Amino acid sequence: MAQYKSELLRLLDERGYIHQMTDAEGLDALAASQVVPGYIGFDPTAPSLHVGSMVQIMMLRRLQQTGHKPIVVMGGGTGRIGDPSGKDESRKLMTSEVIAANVAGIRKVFDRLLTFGDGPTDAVMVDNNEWLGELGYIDLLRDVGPHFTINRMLAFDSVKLRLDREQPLTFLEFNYMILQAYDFLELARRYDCKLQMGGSDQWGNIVNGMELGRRMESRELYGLTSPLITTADGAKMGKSAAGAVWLNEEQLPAYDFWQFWRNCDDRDVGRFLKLFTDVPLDEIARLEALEGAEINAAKQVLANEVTRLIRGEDAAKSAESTAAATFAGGGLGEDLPVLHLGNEGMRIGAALTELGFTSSGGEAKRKLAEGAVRLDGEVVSDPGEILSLDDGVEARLSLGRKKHAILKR
RNA sequence: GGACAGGUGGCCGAGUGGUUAAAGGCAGCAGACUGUAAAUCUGCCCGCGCAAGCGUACGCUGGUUCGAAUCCAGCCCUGUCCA
Repeated sequence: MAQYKSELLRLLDERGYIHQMTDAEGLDALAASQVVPGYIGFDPTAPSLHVGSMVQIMMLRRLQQTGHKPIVVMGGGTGRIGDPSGKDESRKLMTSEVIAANVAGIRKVFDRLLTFGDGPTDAVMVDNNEWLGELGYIDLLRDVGPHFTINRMLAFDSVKLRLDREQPLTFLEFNYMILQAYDFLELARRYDCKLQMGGSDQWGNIVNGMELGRRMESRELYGLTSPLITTADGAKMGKSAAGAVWLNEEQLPAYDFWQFWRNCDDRDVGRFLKLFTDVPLDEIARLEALEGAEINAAKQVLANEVTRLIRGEDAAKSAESTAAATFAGGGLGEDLPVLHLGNEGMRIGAALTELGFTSSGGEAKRKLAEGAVRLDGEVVSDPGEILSLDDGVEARLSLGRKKHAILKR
């Protein structure tokens, strides 16, 4: 492992953020001698980012922690086209209104993790629609672009010929790439941005941006990618029982967010502590050395610290005490979801589905038959059971060992 | 524009006229075992209904048939190759 001179690369290296760099020595020297403005782009495809983007977010935080300037680029312009490099089925085009709303939602998490302002190392957030929109090009792409596939375009003789001769393919065929490359150039112009970071899947795009900067304006730009973070059993990170693990409270309650981290695989604890918290490395070394049931203590630290960063101190405390009351005490924690049964009471299957524990009445019935449903700890298996409570009385409805809710009248 | 191949449940992928709500795998959920972990074993896995039962479903629209995911026609979409 290389010995870096700059605090930035040392930190990124020892905490596991580095996958590839374009010019490690050059970047190291630069970061050791001046404030480096660096950016990462985020596509506003949803009103919140999820844990899959957390490595990138934390990289920006590390950048600022080591005295550099983070630039958050919202892909308002590129988002109107959609990144074709993701394997996902081509995304539906979003309207400008939806994109604007998503940008506003995504912004919240950055306000917690970065310090914004006008100072030299203060973070800034920009929307690439600011410059891409003015190109007057996007509307054209949106109207015409969806009707052509790259695959087909590659099959055209004129294109194939150029590929075979190893001549560069530029412009119209690869619009997204071009616009993203243009981002880097524009940021270099506006903020003297020197560095683009991103996931390892963005390597190609990052290199394109560097090339563009060098060719058009002889700028020396750098790229750095993070490894794709998977869980120990090989799955892409970010899915939980309820689906994607969103960073915003509106998409996922803090208690569930906390539980996601609390339930991580033993083997992931140390890695996640390094990547997603500010816990000092020697403390992490101590925590990840714990074995057997003791490692649960480390998972609690992980859950607390990540939740504190992303959701705030109060949310973390509250989630922790709810978990303690629910699991250790077998009682009720205040963060558990609450379901009001109403005066008439509610059929148990309907209650389970209402809470989102089961996705349909049929599934609720199956779970009842399997003996997975408990009311105040007692197994309930009768699908005809009607839940009803008096005023001021609370009961606990559970599905399995992990899903619990408070019932009230 | 032409030739060929293909579009099946969250994903992959069988199935070429009836016993097919549709094999198998993955993912997911639950039970056992545990440490709110992993691994393993077991069960479940379209919707509505307390239930009897009903309703939807194999790209879309029509047709043939007692009966279609399976046959026919048109259309849409995807891929491969050719212009």
